[in-house]
Amino acid sequence: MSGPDLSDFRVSSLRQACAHCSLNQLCLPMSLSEADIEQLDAIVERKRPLQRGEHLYRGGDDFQAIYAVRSGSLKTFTTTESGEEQVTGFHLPGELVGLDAINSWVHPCSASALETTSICELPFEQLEDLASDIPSLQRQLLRLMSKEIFADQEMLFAMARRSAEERLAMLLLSFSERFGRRGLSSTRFRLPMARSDLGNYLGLAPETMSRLFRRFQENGWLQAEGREIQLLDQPALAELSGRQAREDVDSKQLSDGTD
Amino acid sequence: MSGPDLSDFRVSSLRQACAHCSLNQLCLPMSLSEADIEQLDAIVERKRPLQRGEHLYRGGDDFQAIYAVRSGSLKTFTTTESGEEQVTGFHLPGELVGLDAINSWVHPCSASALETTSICELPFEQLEDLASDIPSLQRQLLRLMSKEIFADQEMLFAMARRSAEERLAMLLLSFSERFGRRGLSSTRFRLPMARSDLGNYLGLAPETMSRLFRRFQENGWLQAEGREIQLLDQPALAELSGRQAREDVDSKQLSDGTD
DNA sequence: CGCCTACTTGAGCGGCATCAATGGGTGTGG
DNA sequence: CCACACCCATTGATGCCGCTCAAGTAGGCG
Repeated sequence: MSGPDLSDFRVSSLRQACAHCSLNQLCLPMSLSEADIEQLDAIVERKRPLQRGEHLYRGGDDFQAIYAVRSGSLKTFTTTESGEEQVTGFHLPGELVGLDAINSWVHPCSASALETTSICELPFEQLEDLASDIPSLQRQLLRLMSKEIFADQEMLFAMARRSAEERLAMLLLSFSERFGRRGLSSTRFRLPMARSDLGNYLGLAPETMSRLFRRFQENGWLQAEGREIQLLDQPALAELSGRQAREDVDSKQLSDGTD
Repeated sequence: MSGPDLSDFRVSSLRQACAHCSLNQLCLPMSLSEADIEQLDAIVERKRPLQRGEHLYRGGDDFQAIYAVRSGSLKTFTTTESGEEQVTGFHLPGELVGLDAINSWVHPCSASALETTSICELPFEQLEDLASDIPSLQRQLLRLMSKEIFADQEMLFAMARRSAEERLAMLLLSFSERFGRRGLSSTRFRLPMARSDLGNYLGLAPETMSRLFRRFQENGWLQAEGREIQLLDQPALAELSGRQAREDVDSKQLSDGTD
């Protein structure tokens, strides 16, 4: 690939059609027919990549569109009057952001790039119109929102009942799974965010994060060098996180269709 | 008096049309035309009321429909393998439940009645079809889901950063507002759930709830007799909760001593 | 009346925040 | 090239909030 040339983005978007996007089975086009994907393509705007720290939108901005991460990563966060920041989520390629703004037509939180990040913009009113025409798109949109509700509730549970160790284990496995689904290694990855962001998201102090990582390494569960993470004992982490480890925990096949 | 006759419910549903429901401006019909409301009515099934403790659905059940509370109240909760319960929400008249099941077509949590509770059932596939035909219904559905995402994120923030006192203040004000919107008193109401449910939802032990209520009363913020609550100082609660109280806040004549 | 569940109150402790200090990495300017 | 600033990560010391354990009280219902 040649260097980024801003004037080329509209042209190149012809090639970056959803149909050819490696993420289309993770993203909104999932389970759409080719013809439908073309229609979706027509409303997608592919924007100039964001640099690390740049904002996609800020809390209080008018809501115009929802966004899909194409490459890189985002964090979303709210800021209180007193200036404290609460990270509400990390968003990897194939994931949508901005869904929380549909209700009020104002973004209740900010989104900023954790690294150089490409974004697909989906103007919401056009997306609504299209969803009326394409039942499977409407369904997919509802599914993704439902998924987010479910994920938030799992997170709530974690914050209410889980220890710091358990929360970190959950988060690591979440990243592991999300990297894995994209075909990357699920045991070796580079976290795009600072320890303090991770801690903030989990409701923990950065110092606590540091101690947790040390303890996890002492226990032989992972190897960490800065943001470079290698998971060494996923079953141990899975047990900590309260989830079932794959088939290791079998013996009791509760309701066989787990996930 | 005519006792409850189950065979009557279909008949009586003719009179319980959304168009005449006092909640229709809080619920799914909000901003629908009369004709559209009629169409919605046609798919709504009004079921036999649930008794206290009865389940509307259980975690693991197949997802068929989403539900609106018509009267009474529900709690939704997850249960872990080890039997611990996590309350994920309380649902008052006009509010929807079951949205978290759309993604997987399985209810990830259970819903049970906190008191005698009437429910409107909205078969999801029919609702989807209808939403394709009625753009404002689609929009309303997306809005309600978006609202839930936002609410969950606020809750996450509370769990991550707020003290027990602040969380309780938030919850009390949330109930206050939700009662108020239905035309009931926003300062005097009866909580339909046990302290332990409240505490569970907030990530706090029942003992802590007890101590909090005592402290709130000592501070003159409220009067509580069991589940009967009277809010005496909403501005103080609002300040605690981190929200802006109306315009009283800057001239804070409210705090006279305790800190 | 006894049982059960919900709620209250007290005593003690532990997990995690906070405060403080240090070291490493990276960008910037002399 | 080094000096400096700044951010991020780490580590130790200390303290507090809210959990846990334990006991007692009150209300609902057979």
